[in-house]
Amino acid sequence: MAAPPRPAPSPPAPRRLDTSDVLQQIMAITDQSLDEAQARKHALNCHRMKPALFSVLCEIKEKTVVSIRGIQDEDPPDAQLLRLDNMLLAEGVCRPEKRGRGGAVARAGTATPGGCPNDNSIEHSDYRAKLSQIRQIYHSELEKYEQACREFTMHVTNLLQEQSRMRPISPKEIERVVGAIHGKFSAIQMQLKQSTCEAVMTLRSRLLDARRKRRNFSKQATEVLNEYFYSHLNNPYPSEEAKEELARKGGLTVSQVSNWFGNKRIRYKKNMGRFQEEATIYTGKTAVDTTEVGVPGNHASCLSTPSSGSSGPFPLPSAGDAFLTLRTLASLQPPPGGGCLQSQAQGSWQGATPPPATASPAGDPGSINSSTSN
DNA sequence: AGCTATGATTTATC
DNA sequence: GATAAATCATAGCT
Repeated sequence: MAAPPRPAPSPPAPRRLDTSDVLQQIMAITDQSLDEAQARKHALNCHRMKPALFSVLCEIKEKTVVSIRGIQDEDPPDAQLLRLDNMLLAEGVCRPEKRGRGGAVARAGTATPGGCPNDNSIEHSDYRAKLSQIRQIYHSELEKYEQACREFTMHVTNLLQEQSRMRPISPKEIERVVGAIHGKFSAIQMQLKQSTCEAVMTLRSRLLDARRKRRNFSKQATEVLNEYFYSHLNNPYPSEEAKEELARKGGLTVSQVSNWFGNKRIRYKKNMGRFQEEATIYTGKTAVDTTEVGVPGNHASCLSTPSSGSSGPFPLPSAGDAFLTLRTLASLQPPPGGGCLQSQAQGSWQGATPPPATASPAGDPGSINSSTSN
């Protein structure tokens, strides 16, 4: 009750009434057809009082703008965004050239080009595949956001320009609004970047967990390695080049080759008996095809020869214990017929004295005449 | 499930 | 930094 019907025009109407009135009008407006609105706009535009009104608005605006300006001038450097950018760059998720804005790129100089972190252990094809999947999603999402941002900006700009015919809107203001829009969109982008980073981190940690997962080498790889090992039994320390060659042939990494030789030496030494059969196989093989993976200067040396067994610098083929005897003998006295320095050589590596590292086996004492072997 | 073989990692040594 | 030796962790076989 209460609400008396609106009285005459002039006297100030009660506030409550005013609001509901305005609401009513708004509702009415929403009901209006577009054409109608357009027509009204046009009418307003052509109103004779318009220019005068406009200039008043401009004046008012002039004053308010000053007060607004003070507030809006800060420019957050946004360290976090920078961090994310750098990380994505380092992980190879974003390519340097692609960065449009933000100087993030500049200091990412150290990032590995492929994005793949250092070691060969990590360059897993699986990892790469998943990473590129992430990259793809990231870029397509980013592109989508950018597109949306462009569209929205354009829309708002048009709108403001359109409105500027009715009310004073300075280019500066438009610029500010556009800036605000970009700000919002970059917040969204930041989220995207963040989740991308998380995805990469998860991927990496999974990969590291899987590091210990062992997969047996392929038959071919094992063969290549064994061939070398048994054909250099007197000095099974491949040089760096030889390791690389072996790695290439076996489809392994150099560190895998190193691991393999480390394991092989120690296990062979610990239990030669167990390797007899294997030794026979490979020495027999290598005796025939002296293919040699080895270093240039390196001769398959003694190894190839012993096939026959006996001379065997080592435990080679047959007799397991015979080997021991041989070895003992060798250490006690110079071998007859100069045949076997080799044994000595072996003794040395088996005796746990690491050879002077890379020194190519070429120098192996055994080789001297070994070849003579028989 | 238990066992062995084997690739990878860690630690100590030179 | 390369290696020996010990150890870990899993593949693959029974």
